[in-house]
Amino acid sequence: MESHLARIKIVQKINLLYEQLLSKHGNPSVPGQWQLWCKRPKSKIEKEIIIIQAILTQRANWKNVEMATFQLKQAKLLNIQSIAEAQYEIIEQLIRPSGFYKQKAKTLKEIANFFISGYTMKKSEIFETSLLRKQLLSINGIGQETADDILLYAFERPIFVIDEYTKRFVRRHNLSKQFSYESLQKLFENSLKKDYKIYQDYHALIVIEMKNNDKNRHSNIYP
DNA sequence: CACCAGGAATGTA
DNA sequence: TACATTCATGGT
Repeated sequence: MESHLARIKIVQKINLLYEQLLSKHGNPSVPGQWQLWCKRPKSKIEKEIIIIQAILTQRANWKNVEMATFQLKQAKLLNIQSIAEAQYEIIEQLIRPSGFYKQKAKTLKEIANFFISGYTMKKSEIFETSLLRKQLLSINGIGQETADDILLYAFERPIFVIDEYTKRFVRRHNLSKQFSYESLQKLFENSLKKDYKIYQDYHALIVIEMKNNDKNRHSNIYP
């Protein structure tokens, strides 16, 4: 049981940390890894690429995700329609650099079929966020983080993404004692203005910051 | 050569 | 609920 005052202080801290990260690293929508994901507004094809990359990036180094993305693009399969039509084996070989290629190929096919069979990208736009999330989660190979990546970055819904970097960020700044996905998601969503633009940039900045922290960890006491 | 990277599903206790 | 294991590649 934490006091009301303690909660207010955490809220302020989370907002302050955002400002600090922003001034330290700048806006993530400029050149760099997050250029596409944080771009606003996005075209239809850009949203499709993000959906594809959200699958590819599962437990994978981003460099390898870029390699897989590049190969899909070369094969003209970097879009939902083409993936729905392509054979598993073709996709498997193209995305191989991102690892877990058999599982990811199946997931890509499933989500591609989901978005073209009755649920076009356009129709998805009017779906209730919680309903869309449930439908994404029902697809094999899509868990909470990937579903939320898609909701936040492709469909621009105000859903905060929780990943390993975010958990370490919370631990590092002592923002919570609970680390379940739901509790951390509530922590950020209840502390910030409900604005998908802030959620997008904040999550990107956390990843940038924590990666940066990894690089020069020599006098680091954090996990 | 060992270990890790922007997870998820499944099984166990 | 909380862990352990499996899936698999390319980097360091």
